[in-house]
Amino acid sequence: MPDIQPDKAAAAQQIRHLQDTLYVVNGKWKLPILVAVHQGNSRFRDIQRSVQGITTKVLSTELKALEQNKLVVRRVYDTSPPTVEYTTSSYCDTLQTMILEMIAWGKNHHDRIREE
Amino acid sequence: MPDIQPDKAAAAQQIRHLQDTLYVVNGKWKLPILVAVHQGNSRFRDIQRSVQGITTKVLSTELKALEQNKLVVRRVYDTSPPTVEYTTSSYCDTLQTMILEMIAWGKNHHDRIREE
DNA sequence: ATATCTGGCATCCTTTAGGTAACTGGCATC
DNA sequence: GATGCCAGTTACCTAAAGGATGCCAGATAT
Repeated sequence: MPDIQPDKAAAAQQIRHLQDTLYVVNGKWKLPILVAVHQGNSRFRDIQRSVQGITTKVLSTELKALEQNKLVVRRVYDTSPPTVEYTTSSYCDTLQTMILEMIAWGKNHHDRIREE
Repeated sequence: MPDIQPDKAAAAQQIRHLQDTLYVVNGKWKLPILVAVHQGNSRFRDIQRSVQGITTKVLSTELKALEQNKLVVRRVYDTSPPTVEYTTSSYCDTLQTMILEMIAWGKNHHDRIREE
């Protein structure tokens, strides 16, 4: 009779890993922003226009959080007025398949709801 | 000069699909609960024990939302006291690959953070 | 000259998510 | 006969997320 049940421990681990992911990409906006930037919208206002309904305040806050988590890179160019560019990091690419799955499921779900 | 730029429209669609998904599985708890139930925890208290830190109130609320979105099924058996069982629906299975990707990324991310 | 663009920041406010604690009512256990 | 288990509910409260509005300063476009 082992003290540790390996399957239970593994199950608990899975949930913890999932929660780690959710901790990084929580909220309504972070993933949509990531996608918008990845699509090539590098300027603050372009991102705002791509992510419908987001305010500058929220966008600003979220971009900072994403930068801290090394998912986006912010570059400021010494023009006048300064040009600011956001790009996704190479680390952000590791989220690709996950995000694509989320997009695919959303499409599927939307179609399913429409049928009812 | 076409009025509609198909790539732009497609890009906007992707973001909308992603937001549809987020709308269904928002918050800290829904996905962890789904995983716990999928792992075979069918009883209310078992689920609560599996999803560390969740309160009965939150679990109760989230289960109702998941039931409404047809991701979990709630069955009551006419015993005394009544037995209640939660299971994931077949529709919930369509989330599988997405969730597995999220778990995988969380594990990878966790390892990466630890290395720093 | 006036309007509009840029990348935000500051302030105020509302909404929602989530947490705390207490309680229920039958049944089984000590 | 007191305690504990089950599956929750209720009321109350806090913290965080998110939204509304106004503003800045330098530049470009009309």
